[in-house]
Amino acid sequence: MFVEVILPVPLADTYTYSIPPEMEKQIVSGSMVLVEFGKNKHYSGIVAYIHQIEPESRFEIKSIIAVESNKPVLRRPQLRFWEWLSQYYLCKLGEVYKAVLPSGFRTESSTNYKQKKETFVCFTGKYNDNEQLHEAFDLVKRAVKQEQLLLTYIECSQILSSHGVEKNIKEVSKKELLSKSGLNDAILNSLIEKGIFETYEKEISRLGIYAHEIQPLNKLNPYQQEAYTGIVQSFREKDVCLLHGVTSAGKTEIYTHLIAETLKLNRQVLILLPEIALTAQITGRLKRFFGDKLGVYHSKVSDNERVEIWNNILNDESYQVILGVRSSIFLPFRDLGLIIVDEEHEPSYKQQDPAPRYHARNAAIVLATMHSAKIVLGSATPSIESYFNAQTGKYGYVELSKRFEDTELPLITPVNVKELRRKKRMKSLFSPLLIEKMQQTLEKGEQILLFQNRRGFAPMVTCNVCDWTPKCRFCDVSLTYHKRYNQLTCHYCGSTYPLPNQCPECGNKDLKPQGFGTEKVEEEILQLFPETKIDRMDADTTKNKKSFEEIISRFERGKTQILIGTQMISKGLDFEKVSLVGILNADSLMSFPDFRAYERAYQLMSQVAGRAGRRKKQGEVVLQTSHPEHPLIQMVLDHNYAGMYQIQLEERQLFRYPPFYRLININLKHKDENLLKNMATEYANLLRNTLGDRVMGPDKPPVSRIQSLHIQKILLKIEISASLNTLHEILEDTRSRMLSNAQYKYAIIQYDVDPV
DNA sequence: AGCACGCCGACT
DNA sequence: GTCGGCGTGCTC
Repeated sequence: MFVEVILPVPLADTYTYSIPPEMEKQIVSGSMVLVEFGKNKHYSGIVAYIHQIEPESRFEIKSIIAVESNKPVLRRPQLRFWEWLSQYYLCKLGEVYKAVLPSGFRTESSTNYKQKKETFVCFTGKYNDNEQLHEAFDLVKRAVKQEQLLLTYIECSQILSSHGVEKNIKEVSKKELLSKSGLNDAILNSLIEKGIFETYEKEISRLGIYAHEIQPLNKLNPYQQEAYTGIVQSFREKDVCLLHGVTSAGKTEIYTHLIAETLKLNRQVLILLPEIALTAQITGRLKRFFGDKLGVYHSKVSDNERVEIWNNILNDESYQVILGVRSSIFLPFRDLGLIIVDEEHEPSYKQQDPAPRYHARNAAIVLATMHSAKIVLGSATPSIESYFNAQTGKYGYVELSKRFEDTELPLITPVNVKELRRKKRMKSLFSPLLIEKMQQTLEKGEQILLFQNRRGFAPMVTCNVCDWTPKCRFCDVSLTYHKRYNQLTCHYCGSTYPLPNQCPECGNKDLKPQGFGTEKVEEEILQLFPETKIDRMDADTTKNKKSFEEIISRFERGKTQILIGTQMISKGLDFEKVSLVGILNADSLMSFPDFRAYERAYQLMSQVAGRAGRRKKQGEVVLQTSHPEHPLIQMVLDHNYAGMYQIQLEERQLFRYPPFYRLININLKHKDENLLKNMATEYANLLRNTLGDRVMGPDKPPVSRIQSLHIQKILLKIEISASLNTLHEILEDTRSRMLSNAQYKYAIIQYDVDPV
């Protein structure tokens, strides 16, 4: 008997091992097995399938060392999902395996996962009835604190109200007992020495339990009700439904009703959110309705907790609803009935590095099909792709155009900063109108959000004599200046450099920061409004786990009046008292060299603007730009999504982009720039032999060197109707032909299917 | 991708 | 003398 095993190694999809006869009965598809790979290397692998075909390979077939879990750690449909994922996104099963399983499962002999233990306190056998209890009190008569501790224990354990029936006694943890009594270890220890108490250890779950009462669902308002009915109706014919709902229209309410209906059928629900939107706010709201049925899965969940969540679902314990980020599509669901992808337009649903470079929204649609589940895509600013699918009837479409409590959409006022600068009326980053509005807002005791899509103090430093700018030693990018640490940082690889005190090229001592980031905004606000409490939220201030929640919480409680942030503040946060939003530099959003730049810019600006004005009050937005006449700006002002879509769609068709064509990027990396360039040209030509003008490039990407590796890009534009199998054969054939050239054997070749 | 093996430079 | 730098090769 042989077995195909998935290992966390990106060479082949599976590796063949033989099964020792004594293990034959224990091994099934999905089992975890320990194997040796190479000399001295041991891996936990997953059994894909068992067969009897003696492989004719150049490798010596080794045998399985041990079965680590005879109960499968995956369900069968999951393996099918992995296979689809690795085929569609052109990666190896081992890469999926690495991305999917919490590493607690993966390390040798599963020893990495540690069950959490807690110490509990109880009476020794002697003190089980009332009479003996009196004896215990006698023993502590002269020790006030010991007596107190005893009383606290009796209270916590509810031993008296349980009429001495042992199984009704509540277990009391040492932690609970000491904190409730306000006493310390020493006192407990004396009671243990007197033989009254004893302690024992117990394995406990890391997954907290929900201690509050479950609330009934909120009633839907008429618009929400209409949208809800619309979704249910569209599900009769179609599996996917796009819910296009303006910001703060109460999409979450609609979701909760759909979830509840699915749970009634004993089917599971997956709610996907972009990482940053997964705040305590949303978690808390859903916990209120679903309590212990709700599990939460995001990047800040520890690895041990991941294992527990995984097992909880695998063993059909409590979780029926999972609220999670993109990787939660891989959890071992038994029977999904509904998947909700909220903020479906968010680019963070696409995994960039490492492989598998999958798109969680698109993969979720495939997953839903495998489970015969329905799927809702929700957004105030849908992706062009999803809106197209809705327009062409592939997806159902439901619009929710009224905001909660009929609040009007925010009033957006454009400010021409180019003209103001010419007239010398700009106070550095702020237009007079923005300053005036900010003043008024603060006087009314309301809050302000300022949006600047760049962190740091200045994007770069330039010598004003010779134009020299500092660059990263490993990556081909200008460094960003951070004033707080007085240093330069590379935002690609994270390396830092001291700020040179003179220009290394010409010796000039005047190195000027150019442009501006969030840190600069913060500094200027402090000067303009010295009395005001402000906070800044970007990748720099939210590095440690807690700070993100803390900044949000301070702002929610009104401890801060102004919050400055990057796009982090645009997603899924509801703040009651924000009445003014400032977009400091709209132009920087529109100037990305990317076919999605305008779509993104529209989405970002609408989303940030949507943070202004809640609860019956129209909010205000000041939009600073050098091109107020630009059609895209006009569409943002008019909340004209459909107009933006129409123009973008025409461009996409004209220039062969999605949704009309499927894009695949082939990234080539090598240390030697010239060799790489030759290779890329050869590679593209070879592809052109079969794929013709579907092959674009090779090109040097905007950032053409990362961590000492040069990069060249080949872009493929493939008709949506083309056969993927044929394409993949062509790609793999070309790849192996290129790699067989000894010159190129150290090149890295990566595929990125449907890049964002 | 990892990891071991092997061949050269700067140190206790 | 040897510690450790990273180029090269191998993995069912």
